[in-house]
Amino acid sequence: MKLTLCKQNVNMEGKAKQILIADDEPDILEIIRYNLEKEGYEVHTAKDGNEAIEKAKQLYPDLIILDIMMPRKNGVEVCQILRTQPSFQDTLIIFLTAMSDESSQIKGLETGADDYISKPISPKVLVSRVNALFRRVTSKEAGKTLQIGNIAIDPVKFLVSVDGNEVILAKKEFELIYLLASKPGRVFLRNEILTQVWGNEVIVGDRTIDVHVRKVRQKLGIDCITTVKGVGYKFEI
Amino acid sequence: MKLTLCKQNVNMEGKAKQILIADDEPDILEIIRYNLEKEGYEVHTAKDGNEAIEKAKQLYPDLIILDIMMPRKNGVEVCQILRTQPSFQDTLIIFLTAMSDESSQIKGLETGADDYISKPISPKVLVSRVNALFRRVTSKEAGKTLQIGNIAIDPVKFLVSVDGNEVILAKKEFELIYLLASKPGRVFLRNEILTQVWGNEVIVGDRTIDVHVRKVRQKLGIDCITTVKGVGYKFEI
DNA sequence: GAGTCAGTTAACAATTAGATAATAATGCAA
DNA sequence: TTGCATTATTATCTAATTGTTAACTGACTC
Repeated sequence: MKLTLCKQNVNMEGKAKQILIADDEPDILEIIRYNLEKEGYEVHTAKDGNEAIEKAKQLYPDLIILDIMMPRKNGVEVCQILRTQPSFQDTLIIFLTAMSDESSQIKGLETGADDYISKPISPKVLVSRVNALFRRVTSKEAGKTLQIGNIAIDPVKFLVSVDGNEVILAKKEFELIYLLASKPGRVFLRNEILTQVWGNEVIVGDRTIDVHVRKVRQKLGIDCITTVKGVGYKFEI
Repeated sequence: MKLTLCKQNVNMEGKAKQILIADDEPDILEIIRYNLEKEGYEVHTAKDGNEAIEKAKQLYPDLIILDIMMPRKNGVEVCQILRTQPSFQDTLIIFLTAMSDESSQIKGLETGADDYISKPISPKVLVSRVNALFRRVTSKEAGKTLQIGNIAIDPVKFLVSVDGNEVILAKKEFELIYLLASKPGRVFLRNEILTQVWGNEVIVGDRTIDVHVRKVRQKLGIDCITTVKGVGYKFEI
């Protein structure tokens, strides 16, 4: 028998929301981890800037919390680097700053952070800020029905309609089309699709994506997924 | 089944960034190599000035680290020689200088170096300087849509449009035109094109580039690739 | 006029994705 | 719990595309 804890903070796919924290002080890392895990998030940690970037690219977390002062790339640098990549354009980023350090705060928000939290950290503040951020975004975006041309993709009802005709897709099929359609025209590398839809710890074979693409194409009846040989797939009407 | 490791320091095509180090002291060479390879860079070495020039022309690395004091052409000389060639106009160059030797430092920067690092080398400093240098450059230009006259080259959508008409290119064709168009007017040597598009371990025949150039010219319909006989190709409208 | 170098073309090889069926895993309902 | 139905993954084969080579041609240089 398997006991499942009712987790609050899960994303569309039912997976716990991933948070990556980068700070060079192990104690702070642990305090944050404890409090966020208690809330049902899945927490990963990095102890410097480079490790943060590395892990971000492995995990594609939903939120990244960056200490401003870190060895091997500070928080602002990490943020800048990640933001240059389309994959991290929409990732939430929070900075941890020393209370007094106003210039960092300003710089941080200019760099494209979504919020900042002053040290010393109060767990309560931390948790409520994180929750608030997710609420803000998820209420806007998640569960948002995508409408591209005559295709509507509704993640709430798990439904895709083509010219008003509703098509039922399986979970993976739906996640695949939802990902591609979230940025029409943009090419998603096979690798990228794998981490976004399958998760980074899952290892699946080469043909798995193809088969799912095929099923989606088949069910929808129209050709809205374009193959870019040797590169990946894109959504295009 | 293919497992791909996520490397941090890679360029658009997912290849590791190439660094060439020239120093006559094997120990220093090894220290630097170790620390940079740990960061995910691909490291090549040379033990004097002439070898450095030779390898630079074979590899077209992203960054060259030159010791000032070397037998068979010192670092400054090597830098000067390379800088006379357009192909190395934008290659990053870092000098290694003895702490006290200020005149070399000045000379180095005058000669067109992008940074210098004082000996004795601290691995931390080295790595952060190298990373910083790449950040400066790549954050500016990564994955950017190129727009030259009526031609747009969009690596995110993997599309080339001429007067708004979208043209579909194969992977190698796209990489070729993207490379050439990244510096319009500048001549790329055949050698350079080979290492940048095909990678330096791949050996292909003489006519391969021509054929690809031909296909691009054909598909785009306009003549934007100019042949410079005996030298290479350039992008030009 | 021999030699070099790139353009052209077609043929071949290698790579990559599509199709299909079989198997495994999962979920659901009786 | 069991069995059925759906979904996910893999294996294998096939088709198509893409990449490379070879052989020939033409232009230009010395």
